Amino acid sequence: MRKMIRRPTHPGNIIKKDYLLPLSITIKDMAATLGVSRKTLSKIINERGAVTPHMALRLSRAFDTTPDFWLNLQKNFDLWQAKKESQEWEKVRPFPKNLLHHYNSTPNSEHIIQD
Amino acid sequence: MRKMIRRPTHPGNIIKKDYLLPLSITIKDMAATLGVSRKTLSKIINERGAVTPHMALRLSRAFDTTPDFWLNLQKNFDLWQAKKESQEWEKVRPFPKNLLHHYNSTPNSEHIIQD
DNA sequence: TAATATGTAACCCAAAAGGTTACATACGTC
DNA sequence: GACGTATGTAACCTTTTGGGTTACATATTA
Repeated sequence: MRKMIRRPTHPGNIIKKDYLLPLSITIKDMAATLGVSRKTLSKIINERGAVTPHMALRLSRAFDTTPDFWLNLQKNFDLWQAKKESQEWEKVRPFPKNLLHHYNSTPNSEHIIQD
Repeated sequence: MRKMIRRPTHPGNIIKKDYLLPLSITIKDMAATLGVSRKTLSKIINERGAVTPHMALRLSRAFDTTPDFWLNLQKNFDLWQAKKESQEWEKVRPFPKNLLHHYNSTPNSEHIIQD
């Protein structure tokens, strides 16, 4: 598993950098387009709110992306946050590996964009 | 984007099928190992609760997996749920595609396991 | 039979999403 | 300078949800 050293990019950052600014539209107008309140979008853009599944569906539609794109960004951010918040989970005693069927890691534990 | 026709596998299902049963341990004992209450684990296994980032970290440690493995399962499930709950997001009017920088879809919008 | 495991409900607390309203600030244009 | 708009943010409300404890009825097992 790839370590997350740096703070993952917050979805709000992408919205701002890659959509809001290039499109030269206001938060107010984008919120209206997305069908959410100005507050909801503002919170996300200012990284004080999370992209929920419902929000991801709206973003995917507006910006012709996948909902997973947004949810993955949020997931990586949340995971990084959780690790930072508490290390209690490190006290969990692993089951003996020889008793476990072995799943390998899934891709995109980081922000991956295919081209 | 790959359509999710069928209900995605709930993480609780994996815990039960691939860990609880093969290891022949009780929910009570597994909860103790994970350092959470019996109720918390029971809810997840009975698909009435979600795997949170903190829980994913515990599971990853106990079962030698990645937290992302669990969070991806949960994400796919949540997204499927959100789509089922409401189709309001389909009313969002897409921005004209010629104005948009184009991100392509991220991998594992479904439950993917590398071997 | 006795002990344990389990699902579940009740109850408590805390967090968080999302909405509305309101306000001070900043940045325009006229 | 004056007015309108955009924005961050706070306050307030509702609903949902995670997680813990306690309790209880029903399996399940030793």
